[in-house]
Amino acid sequence: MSEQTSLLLTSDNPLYFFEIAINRPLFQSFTYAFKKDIPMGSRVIVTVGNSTEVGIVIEKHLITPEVDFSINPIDEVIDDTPTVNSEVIEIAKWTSQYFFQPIGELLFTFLPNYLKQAKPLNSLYTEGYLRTNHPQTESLLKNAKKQQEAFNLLNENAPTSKSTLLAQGIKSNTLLELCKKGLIEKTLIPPTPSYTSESNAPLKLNQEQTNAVQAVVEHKDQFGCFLLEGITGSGKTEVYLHICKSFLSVGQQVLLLVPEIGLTSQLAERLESQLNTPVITLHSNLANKERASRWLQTQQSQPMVIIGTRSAVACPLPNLGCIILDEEHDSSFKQQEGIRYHSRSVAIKRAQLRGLPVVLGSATPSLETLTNTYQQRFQHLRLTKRATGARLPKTQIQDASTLNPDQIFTADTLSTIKATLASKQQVLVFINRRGFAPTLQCNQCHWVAECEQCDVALTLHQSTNSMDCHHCEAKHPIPKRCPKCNSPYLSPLGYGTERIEHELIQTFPDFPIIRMDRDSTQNKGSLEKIRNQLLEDSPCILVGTQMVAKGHNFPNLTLTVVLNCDNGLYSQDFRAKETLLQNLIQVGGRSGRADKPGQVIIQTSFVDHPLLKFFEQQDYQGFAKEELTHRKNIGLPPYHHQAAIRMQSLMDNKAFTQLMSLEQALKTYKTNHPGDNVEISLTMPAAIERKSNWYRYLIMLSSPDRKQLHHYLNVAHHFLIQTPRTRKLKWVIDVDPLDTW
DNA sequence: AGCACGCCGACT
DNA sequence: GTCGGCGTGCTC
Repeated sequence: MSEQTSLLLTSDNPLYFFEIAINRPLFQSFTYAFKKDIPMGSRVIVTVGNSTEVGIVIEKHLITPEVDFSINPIDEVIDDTPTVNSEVIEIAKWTSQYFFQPIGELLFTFLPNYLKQAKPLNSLYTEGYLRTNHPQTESLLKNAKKQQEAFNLLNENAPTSKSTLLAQGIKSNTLLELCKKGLIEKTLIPPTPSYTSESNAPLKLNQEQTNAVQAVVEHKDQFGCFLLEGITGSGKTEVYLHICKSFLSVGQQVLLLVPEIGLTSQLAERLESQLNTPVITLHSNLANKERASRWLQTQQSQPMVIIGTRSAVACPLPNLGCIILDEEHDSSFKQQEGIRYHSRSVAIKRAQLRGLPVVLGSATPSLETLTNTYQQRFQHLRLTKRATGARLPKTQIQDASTLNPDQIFTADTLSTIKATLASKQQVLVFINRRGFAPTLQCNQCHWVAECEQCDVALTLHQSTNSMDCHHCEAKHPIPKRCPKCNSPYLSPLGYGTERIEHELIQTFPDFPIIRMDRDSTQNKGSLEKIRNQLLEDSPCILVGTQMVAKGHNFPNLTLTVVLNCDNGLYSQDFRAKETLLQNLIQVGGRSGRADKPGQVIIQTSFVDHPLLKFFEQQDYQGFAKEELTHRKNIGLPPYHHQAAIRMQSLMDNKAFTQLMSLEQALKTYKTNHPGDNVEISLTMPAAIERKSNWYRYLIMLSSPDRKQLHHYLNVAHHFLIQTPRTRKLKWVIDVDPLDTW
């Protein structure tokens, strides 16, 4: 609609007017003028105040805008081709409005860092490429045999550099003529390397998998949401593969979104070797230029598969046919800091706007997604059979309430670990806490080492010999004596990965103990090293946090011991149980692949907790039904939609006072609209009230009616815009919040 | 977010 | 007298 030219004014000096989005926390775009038309999505340089900024054309004016300010000109158009297409702009606008995030900042989070700078795209490449850009040639090239030949050659190939064409006997003049006729053009986008693959053997699918693939493929060019629920080992990846294959075969592109795991390469290799198509992976480990260059390749319309994390949801892909979101329950699809948006919502919206199918895959779907299937908004595709033939893990709950403080494992657990190692198999000890011990306490006066800038205890780290705050960057030396009573008797309280590792070395000196957490995998390649060690299949014990559960696959790992999951059972966060069960099932799925049955032991002080019963029976659906009933009864998501208004200040009362007046304003508004069904909470402190010396508070809004909720958020937003963010006060609206802050 | 403007304290 | 502290407000 807005692709139309915005020719304005009269005669000799036509001017064109545009809305430009810039990378600043502003909720509007700015109006600028230019002497020539500029395509939507182009990068430009504009003067804002006293500085120049990179901006993106997000709208064209069809008539001269009537404004009460003078419109400045655009300084420069950076590239000769647009960076994003209209679809990306539309998605960015929707996301900006739905999540109450500034349009410019939001659009820029979708771009690779390299493109946020004012450097023109051609600085990425030393040489341009030529490609065809016109579908019909017959009439135009009837009498130009050489040109037709050159055109055909280019038409059959990806963008080709001039030197390659000259080497193939094409004359420079011929190309020049074709350019003049507008049949071919120069592009800065390099050709996607095409992979040759001999292993194109068709994959065998079982009936359930076939049905799933078919359901999605039948939805080609129509909007539809699918939940692909498949237990571990049921072959979700094979289904993805076949879906990709099908869309690729009709010349379309597939976007495959994955959580933030460093192991997308396995998936990419698998896709690459089985589909004869370029697979482009976009993740944060790539160097700036490399990432930008790969991202630019997604502007091409040839069939390809893009594997990417969160922000890849908005890469251009002119020929997109299907979106797949793997591990859809994973919270890393929601950006929790800075610009807050949820990739799943964006993916669904994009599919809706374009009319395509979107597939959400998980063994343990989020309760939001499950509810959508119950309410028939999503189609539920189930994979209930383990394609690999492996059995479900044996589960066992061990009572840890009778253990001494210095005992980690129950006698039963210990003997099971011993037996597993003796039969030359591997053991995983899962504890979701890094460091040596979560606290250091004085035996005499019970003083606890706390962070000076946050309301949390410091974690003791043995490897760095320091006490670290896990909420800010603070590191402190370990005191020799209690700073309060001068007692020399300070002891570590509780367990983290380091301490478990330490204890296991004493108990099992003959076996390698491998620790895998954020600290032990900081160096590049260390994760790969750990993986390779595990893949050697010799007996060992892996001690790890959350990160072991994600995407790793160790065939000889047959026993998993889960420690310290009790806080998930009785947490303030209403989603803690859901997340815990998802983690437990995912960790359990790590053990017992292939022909070896797996075993999972959970040590807990609450052996009768109902959640553990659901785990024992591997009954996620049963848990979901019960939990959903509970959530419905007390008005929690997914039945009520939530939004948090968060405010923080460096002075302890500023944010609180300001939020209180917003709370008042909202409640007054509600009193004047008695029919509204929106709940407004009191102004309350965040779960951790002080972090890095910022005092943090929030108001929670909730409503069964999303429209009404958004209406109230608009009211709140108007209020907030008038209270400017200063260096000492920050605020943000968090739609569909996932954390307690 | 940047950046300028503007209004109060300690200094060559 | 003025240099600079940061509180406030604006950016087409």
